[in-house]
Amino acid sequence: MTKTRVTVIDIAKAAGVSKSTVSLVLQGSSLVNEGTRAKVNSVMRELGYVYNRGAANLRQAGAKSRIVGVVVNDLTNSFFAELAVGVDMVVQSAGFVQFLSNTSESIDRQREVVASMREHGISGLIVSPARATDAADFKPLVAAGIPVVVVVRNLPGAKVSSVVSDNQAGMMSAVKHLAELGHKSIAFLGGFPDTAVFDDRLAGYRSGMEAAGLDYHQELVISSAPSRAGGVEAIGKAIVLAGKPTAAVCFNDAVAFGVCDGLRARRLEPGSDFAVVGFDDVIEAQAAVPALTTVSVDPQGIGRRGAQLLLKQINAGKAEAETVTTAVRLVVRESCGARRSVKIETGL
Amino acid sequence: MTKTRVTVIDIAKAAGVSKSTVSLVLQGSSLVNEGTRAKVNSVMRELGYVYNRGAANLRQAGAKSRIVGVVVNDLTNSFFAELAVGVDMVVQSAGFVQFLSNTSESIDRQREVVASMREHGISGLIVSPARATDAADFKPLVAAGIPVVVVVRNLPGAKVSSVVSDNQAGMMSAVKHLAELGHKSIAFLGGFPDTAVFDDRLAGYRSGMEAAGLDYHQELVISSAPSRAGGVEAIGKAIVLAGKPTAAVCFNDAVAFGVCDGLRARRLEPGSDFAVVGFDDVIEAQAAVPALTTVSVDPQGIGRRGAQLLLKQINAGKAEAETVTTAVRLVVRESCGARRSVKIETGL
DNA sequence: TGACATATTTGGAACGTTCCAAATATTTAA
DNA sequence: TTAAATATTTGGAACGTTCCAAATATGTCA
Repeated sequence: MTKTRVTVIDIAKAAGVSKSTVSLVLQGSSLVNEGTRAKVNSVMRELGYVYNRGAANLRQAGAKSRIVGVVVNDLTNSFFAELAVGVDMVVQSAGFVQFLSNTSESIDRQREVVASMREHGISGLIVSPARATDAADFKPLVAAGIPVVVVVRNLPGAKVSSVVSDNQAGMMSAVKHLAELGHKSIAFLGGFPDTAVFDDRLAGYRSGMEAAGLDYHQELVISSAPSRAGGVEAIGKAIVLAGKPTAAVCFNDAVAFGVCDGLRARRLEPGSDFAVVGFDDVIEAQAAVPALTTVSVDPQGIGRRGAQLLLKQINAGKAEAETVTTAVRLVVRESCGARRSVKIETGL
Repeated sequence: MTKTRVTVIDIAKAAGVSKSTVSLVLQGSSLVNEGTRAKVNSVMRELGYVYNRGAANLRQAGAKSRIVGVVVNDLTNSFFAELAVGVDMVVQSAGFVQFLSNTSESIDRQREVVASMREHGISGLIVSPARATDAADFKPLVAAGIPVVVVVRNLPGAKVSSVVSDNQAGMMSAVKHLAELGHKSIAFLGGFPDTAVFDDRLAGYRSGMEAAGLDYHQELVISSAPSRAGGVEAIGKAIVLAGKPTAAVCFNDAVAFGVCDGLRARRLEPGSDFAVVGFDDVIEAQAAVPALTTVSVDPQGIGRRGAQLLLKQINAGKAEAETVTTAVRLVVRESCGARRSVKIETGL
């Protein structure tokens, strides 16, 4: 129950050296004599010294706080939890600590959280922006020389680095797969058209159709909320179309699940009667019935990539905006009708 | 690209007042004249002032950093992500910010992370300890007057507050349910016996058996890793027992899934041929086939409760150790054989 | 041995805030 | 009009660190 903090001065006094020497030891400087270092270290342990980073940052003109801020839009979505874990991996091995916050898609909350992180002097920020985030929101940060890396959703117009998965290639491979299974009329279901991710995935769909020699029909693109409910809604509209789609690529897995629900409600069995492909490969995709064919993106990988990029910029002291796309791959399971046999995947 | 930071002094100069007045405004003091306040605030906005919490903490003898540290042992487990979200809810509405880190069950990592948080001057800590955490590890924190709340796994011997789910009652209700379905020989499968949670759940099993008028047999308790693989292993041992169990309560849902796998490998159908009950109610439990009967604990609730407790202690300035158990409830689905009809649960 | 180089240590002076005691304005009461 | 009360503002002096320039110790060479 020590009332007062133990400071470098206390250590210095106890070790019979000056505070400057203690500071040198703290920073692992090679200037200090080996014996002195040992002595100081042992005294520090003895007195239970705790480094005061606040004081240090104060002197060091900021920038060196060794905190990386991470802001995600939905922590309950395991996709983002994985992403945070990926960030943590590289960030921690570089001696930084992660400061994770969740915005729950609230722009106001995002503003608060970012402001708070700034007050605490983060060295850099990794953010998966909340929906409808204004690209200008991060201007002050970069103006202050704090590197920002946007992940998952890119922010067109913002002059910051970003790491996004290769949405276009992923959607192309999904369409290609369905075309190879013989489908001619393939719908694109779900998602809000005002997001960059939607644009990318839709573009992938178009190129995929083209590559497969299939016509692109505007009416086969049906947007909806990117949720299970949205999926139900979208398939409801799709099924009555003149174009008679027999398969659908979905904006994400949630939509795909909703599409499956909607099909069953109409006595159609996903997989055999209608092919469904999702996007993201959330954990539930594997366990679902039928197991969902989907485009697997590697959230941990995105996190790691983003963190590397950020650290590079922090170290360089210069934030050169850079864009990285990470590879994705199609995971074929049952919902596309390609195989129906394997019931239980071995649990690793 | 301002090179130098904007400080209170800059604001003071520009607003024609003293730095003390600016400080007063910053703290929302009622001493300052309304007109002056407005003036200062507008100048702050104008110059893009950013509060330097480090400097403030330095003066304020620590304690008031308004950061709450949250340490979890496995962020990829959605249980803990939910918990963190629960903490965030109450913590943020109290004007604190959350500082979340993940230990991945590594004790060393936990030590690092906690040390780092301490350096950054957290006001309090919420921790779900890594396996085999030494109760003494948090002694220095509480000695320094930093409130600590342990969640999910309690730490017997540590003089800190804790919030755990009612493991005992949960397991009792699971056993009771199985007994009511007519099972006489019920096994307890999975989990490492060296953890407090295991002890609690096992105790619940014993009381449940007793309450149902069934005998407790040591051999029906089979421990294993608390994972899917551990479940496979445990059911393998259970099935050949003299006691011929016809049902099992499992340490957690992961074990329960493994038990289902193991049963199927022996051409036994979980639910009809052998009843299985899990614990935790992870998201997959509902979507699994058969849907898992399990004891639902509310991770967000635990998070919220823990945060409330912590804030109370922070505000009181006094860390009275207190233990809270949160209620759990049995969710009956298919894997216990109680009902087999409903195939698709409506997706909310 | 002296003169120089090299290795180690060291007192201040910052950094940006809050707190305190005291100064100054303004209002109220007589 | 003045004294007393109240409302507002204000200069330092901290807080615990790092940095700098300079001091001291130690070693080397002739």
